[in-house]
Amino acid sequence: MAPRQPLTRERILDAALALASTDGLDGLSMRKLAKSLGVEAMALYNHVANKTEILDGIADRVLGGIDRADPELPWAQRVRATAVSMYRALRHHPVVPMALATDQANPTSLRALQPIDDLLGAFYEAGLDDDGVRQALGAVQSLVHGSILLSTTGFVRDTSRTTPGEQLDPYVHRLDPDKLPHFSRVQPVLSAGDAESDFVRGLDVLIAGLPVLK
Amino acid sequence: MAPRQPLTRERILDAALALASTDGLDGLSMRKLAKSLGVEAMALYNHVANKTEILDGIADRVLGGIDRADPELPWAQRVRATAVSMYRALRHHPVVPMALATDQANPTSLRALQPIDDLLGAFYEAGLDDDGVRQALGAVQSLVHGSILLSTTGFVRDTSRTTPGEQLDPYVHRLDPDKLPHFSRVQPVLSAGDAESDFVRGLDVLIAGLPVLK
DNA sequence: ACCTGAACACCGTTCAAGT
DNA sequence: ACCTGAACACCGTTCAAGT
Repeated sequence: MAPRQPLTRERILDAALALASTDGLDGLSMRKLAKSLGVEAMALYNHVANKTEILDGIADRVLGGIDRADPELPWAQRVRATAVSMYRALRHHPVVPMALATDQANPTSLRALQPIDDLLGAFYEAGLDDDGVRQALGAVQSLVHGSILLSTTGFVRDTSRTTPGEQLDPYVHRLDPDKLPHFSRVQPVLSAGDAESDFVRGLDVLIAGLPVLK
Repeated sequence: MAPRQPLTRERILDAALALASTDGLDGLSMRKLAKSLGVEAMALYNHVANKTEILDGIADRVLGGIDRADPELPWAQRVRATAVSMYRALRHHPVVPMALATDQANPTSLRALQPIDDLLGAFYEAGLDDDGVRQALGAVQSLVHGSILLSTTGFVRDTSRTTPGEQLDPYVHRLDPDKLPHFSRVQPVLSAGDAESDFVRGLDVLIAGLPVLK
């Protein structure tokens, strides 16, 4: 809140990530962002061209913060480690996959594309051709982003997001067991699992089958 | 544009889907929606409580329009057919996965949950326990939604969305082949594939491995 | 060089008023 | 019962004005 330090692009991105983590993508407005920095909204435009540049900036930063896997690992373990690192980084800042999914961000920096390049290298090493590599990348990326994006929509609730006392899956309370018998059956354990380990289970299934794309 | 017919909830949802498909999720505003119906924005509130109800309504409708698989099929083919139908329905109305991913919609109707129930039934039939079923659902749903959401973000461009003359992957033009060697290599074929068949390839890999979750 | 105030063209939504 | 106009509290962004 304090306007102590001089305004910089980096401080703006810091504040944007902080604001988004508390108020969500919708709550990330230029006006509220400026207020959190102790400044008027228009001051931001001296450091960024527009809101898109802010969203690109936080996406670049979060994607750039993904841990790189040990290049000595065999390709399957490298895919696994990279995908898990992607999952964790994006999980911590779901505003980034949300902005990507809604075309509000489009990061292009080298560091943002680095994890993708690492995945691609592992797929080539697995012996896939260009088409197989493209398919493998799409599948792994879809699983990573999809797991994070859907974990916020109720079907699989993430306990790390659940405030104490909040009831899980409020809208699936009264299912008609005749109409949705399997949903009714699985409902008690829908919220029971750990989102990350569920993701990893699916990821391992996918990785094990990737050589089929050869 | 014509105010001929009486305003109804169904006509509002029709117009909302049409507006979203031309103007995107961002372009779907109460004011523009009303204008497309030849009415003032405030008239909408006689038929829906708020914008969220409209987003839930179109999500319900699109999810409810997913073709159900032949229940006589073996479980793997049933999963495949259901997931492909989900993909196609959502692909035609990407505003729905976008609204779901950003927590702007939360459909709860029986018809919206029916495809999920069908998937769950197939997973149980495959011999998975409750945890395995939850993991399988998360993986398949993530792959479906992720494939659609990421296909709009540039890494895999969907040719059905590309207007003639538009250049593909504009931001990946000048990659440094030293820094991103594999990205540079795959780039020429990144846009070459068909998004749906790429999705199905990944889906088949995943389905083939699902029994491992037992 | 950096920040602000006022303004413009938008939002979702409420409410009193019209028919 | 259904629709409208005006209003409120917001948006992103531009631009002239301040320091």
